[in-house]
Amino acid sequence: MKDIYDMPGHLARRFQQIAVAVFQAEVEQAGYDLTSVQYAALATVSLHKGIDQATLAGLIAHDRTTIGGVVDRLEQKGLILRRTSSRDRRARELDITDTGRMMLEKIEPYVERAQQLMLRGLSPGEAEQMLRLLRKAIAASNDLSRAPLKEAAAS
Amino acid sequence: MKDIYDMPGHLARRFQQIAVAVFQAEVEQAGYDLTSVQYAALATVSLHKGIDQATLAGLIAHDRTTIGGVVDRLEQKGLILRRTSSRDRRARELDITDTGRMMLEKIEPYVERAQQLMLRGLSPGEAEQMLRLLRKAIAASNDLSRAPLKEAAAS
DNA sequence: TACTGATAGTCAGTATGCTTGTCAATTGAG
DNA sequence: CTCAATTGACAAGCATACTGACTATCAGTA
Repeated sequence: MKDIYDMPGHLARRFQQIAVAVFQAEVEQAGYDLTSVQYAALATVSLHKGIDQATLAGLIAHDRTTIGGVVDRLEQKGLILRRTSSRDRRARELDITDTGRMMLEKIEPYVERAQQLMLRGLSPGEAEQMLRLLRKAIAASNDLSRAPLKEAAAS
Repeated sequence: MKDIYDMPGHLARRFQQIAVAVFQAEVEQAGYDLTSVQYAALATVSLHKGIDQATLAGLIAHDRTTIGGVVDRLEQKGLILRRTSSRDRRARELDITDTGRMMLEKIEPYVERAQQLMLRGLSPGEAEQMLRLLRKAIAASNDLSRAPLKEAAAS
């Protein structure tokens, strides 16, 4: 019986668990209430005006259904606007509000700090190395995920 | 604004997402229905006879409450037994059943394959390197997690 | 133009993963 | 020994993450 602690799957879960906790703690310390998923969604919406939910989901490699809920909460907090697209009435166009933009700016340094904190056990060289390998592993197995990353079509 | 795709937190989530999907697919292909968390719990129970839930949670670095639900499902599937401890009537002693042990054995090669599959983009040397760095990063930030790993007391 | 297939979003359902709060049992300080 | 603090488990609640099914809409075609 192989040891659980040596399995990549277990290490992946542990590292992600730490990443989420660190993110949450930093953002909370900044006096805000935003999860890492909500942050990723908000930041992506701010870079793509009028993006629809399905495209957003693809860009941050999330399930359509999950994003529905995330967008609900962001809308409820007044951080984004959601309206039916005029070109495609099935789709919802998303846009960041001024409140959302302001929050993104204020929160940014804390997000930065969280990213460094979760790598505090590694030297800069090691951190760089690990991120490179993670990116490589992810790219090679992107299609194995249930919600693979989908590059945005040239708009 | 820093790119989301370069953030360790984002990479951590993506890799974990892939790991879970690969695990699920392999186990399903084996004709079983067991999540990665359930597997970790079951394997750990099989190695620690009569372990209580809190210790189990600590060993696989999970929240106590989460493990309660996981144990519920394992019990419902007939894979483990749960009974009140005679030494500490607050605690529940867990033990694997014959069905559970058999399932663990049958499932093992598929779990192995899943672990390799999620690293398919890396050379053996790179994989080794990434796992080493992950372990190092996790060890250094274990206490930042909400559910840190707790070594079992010498029993 | 009517039909077909694909797509956007939602709903219902399952399983984590965490928080807070509660209860009962245990333990340790005095 | 007694009382307070701690601990194991559970309940309720929120936020991911996914599956499968369903509706509305759209786009291409016969």
